[in-house]
Amino acid sequence: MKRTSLKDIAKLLGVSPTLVSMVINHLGDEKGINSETQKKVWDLVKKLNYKPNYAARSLRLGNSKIIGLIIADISNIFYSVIAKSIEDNASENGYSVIFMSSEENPKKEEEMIKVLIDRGVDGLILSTCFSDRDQIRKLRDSNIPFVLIDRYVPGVKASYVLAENYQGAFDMTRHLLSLGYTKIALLHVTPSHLTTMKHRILGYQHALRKNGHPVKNKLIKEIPYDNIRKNMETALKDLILTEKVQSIFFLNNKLTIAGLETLKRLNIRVPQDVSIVSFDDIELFRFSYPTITSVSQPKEEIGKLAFEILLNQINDRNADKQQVTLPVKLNIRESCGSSMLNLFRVED
Amino acid sequence: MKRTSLKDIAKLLGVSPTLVSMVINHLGDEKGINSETQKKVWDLVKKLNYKPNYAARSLRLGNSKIIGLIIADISNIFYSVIAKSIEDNASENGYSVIFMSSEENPKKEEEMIKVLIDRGVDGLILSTCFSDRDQIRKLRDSNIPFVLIDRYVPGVKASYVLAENYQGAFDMTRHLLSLGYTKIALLHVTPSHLTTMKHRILGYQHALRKNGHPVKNKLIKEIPYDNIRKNMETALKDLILTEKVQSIFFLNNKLTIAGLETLKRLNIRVPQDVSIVSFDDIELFRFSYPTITSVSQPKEEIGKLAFEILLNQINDRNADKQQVTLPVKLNIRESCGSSMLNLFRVED
DNA sequence: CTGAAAGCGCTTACAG
DNA sequence: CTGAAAGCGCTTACAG
Repeated sequence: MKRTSLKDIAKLLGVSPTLVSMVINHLGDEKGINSETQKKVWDLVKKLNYKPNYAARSLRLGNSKIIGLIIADISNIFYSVIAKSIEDNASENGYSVIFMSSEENPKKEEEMIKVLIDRGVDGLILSTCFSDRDQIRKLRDSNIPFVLIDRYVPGVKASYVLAENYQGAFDMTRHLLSLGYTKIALLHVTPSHLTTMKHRILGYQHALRKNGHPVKNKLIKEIPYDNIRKNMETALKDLILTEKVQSIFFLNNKLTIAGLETLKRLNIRVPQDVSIVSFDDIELFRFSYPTITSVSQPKEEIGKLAFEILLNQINDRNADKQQVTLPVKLNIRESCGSSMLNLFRVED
Repeated sequence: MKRTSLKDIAKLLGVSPTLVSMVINHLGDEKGINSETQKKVWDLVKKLNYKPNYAARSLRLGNSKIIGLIIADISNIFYSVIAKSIEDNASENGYSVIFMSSEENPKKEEEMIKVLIDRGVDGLILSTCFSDRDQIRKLRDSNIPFVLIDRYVPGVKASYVLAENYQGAFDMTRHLLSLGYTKIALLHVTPSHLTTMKHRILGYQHALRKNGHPVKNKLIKEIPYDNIRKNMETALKDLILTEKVQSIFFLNNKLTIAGLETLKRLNIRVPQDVSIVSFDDIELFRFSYPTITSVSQPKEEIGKLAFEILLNQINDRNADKQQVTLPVKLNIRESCGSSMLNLFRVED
């Protein structure tokens, strides 16, 4: 059974496809089409449940009402919450979302951008892992509207929505210092050029220096994204057994989870033997033992704003690039050892 | 700058668009096209970075190489892991995935199906919340290939990929009985027609009966999906304080998390005051205090198989409907009180 | 071995 | 107030 087309409607009504098209696109009044005729068209459209063919419209108009979303991994709650928020907002505005997971692999990301552009998406939201300015410039020069989320590429003018990575890490480090810890280690993840990581590391370093503590590079460890588990044990043993650190600051939720797991396996108690804190708050941290002090990011807001900015750019190709940095929040829990009295309390 | 088209290539080479099209679609040899000519085409295609216009091809061919994915909520790890798996497999086969979150709302789901079909997706994977057979029949009659995941609609012949819900709940209940608990409550979520819930409830009931224990309806509570938190406290107070149950079986991960939160707030200790277990294992359950005994489902496998079956149906409209039920696994942890010695152990 | 022509289902500039 | 015609970029049946 063939889908009904514009032509079918026109033929049945004895009018031209032109007229039907105009009515359906709500140009009836503007084009001065008889309101009775308009009504007839609408009635038949409803009756036959006519829906315009997107492919045809897309071919003709040169847009697709689809946007592409490239993130590192949709199964990471950080991204899936953002994805949900983007999709909700996109839906409300008549857009659909194609998503892809780049696994922090620039080659993959490049390929995905190609596929999405070939598909004719109207815009792109991406949590890019590009380090090379040329890669993002190529994207910019392709003339497709796009908005970066979570990270950006320094030196390339582009719209983005980020969290206050520097401030969050600064505040968290200061909090640890205020608890009396001075030997504070930092674990971050590759690719090491990610601005999220860079800014969080800076926040940590500045908080130490501003409070009169030296930054020791030995206490800053880098863990490869695709091999977190294997490298965690070596890193933690070195930091805790050799360097005798008092605190460890994990720079994202994956690291923290792997860290928790490893610490348990090594029978190292948190916070008695070592206190830990995390960047990026997830539900698990409110239920784990101990609960994890962390910096939470406004994920829904990131998604919502990213879509709004993108939409704006789709509708106005000359719109100014917008850069937004959203505030983060410190959640003090048990893992930093601030107050053992709270051991069984849960915040609402 | 206009994208290069087939015609551009043809003109530059002094051949017809027909020829270029055939070469590009790898029909060169079949159509007996001079291999030198073929090479010339490919060279220019590479040089100009020509990519066929999806919209045009889609309009002409009547397919889109896009599939739709409708789940309850992409930000629930259960679905996001499945989504990741589907997208990975789809990508490998040249398909892209549009996702939408129905929030267990049949109206929304119906609307989303419409939008996706209007968009011309080639197939659909859905975790349907339809109770009405007519709704799913309408989908079937629309003639678009689709595969159900997680749940199905009884009485409608359709392809699906499920987990062994009955068996998982049966085994888990038997495990609780084997630990000496006999007053075992069950918490499930609306919509109550979901086959997942129904089968898990059945598994629980049969396990009780087979072991000589009565099924008490007072111990089976239903919590509305969109208002889990508010209803949890009433339900738990009733079960624990009034009914004095020894165990609670939560039928999905959302319920378990809300349950854990509420129990903490009420200062009810797990497993000392009440033991709990969950259907659907998530990472949080390995880190929570206590760790949560649960039934885990093969999420990646569900996604992978669902896509394979869908692809098969897209390629052969008359392919037989396939129904797959995948085995689940019991993860015994601390929350059921089986062995307090394991309190700080983590499985690998 | 290769090409001219039709057509997928729309929208829009133009004409009346 | 309404319609005929062109064209978006492909593919395919047909012709030679």
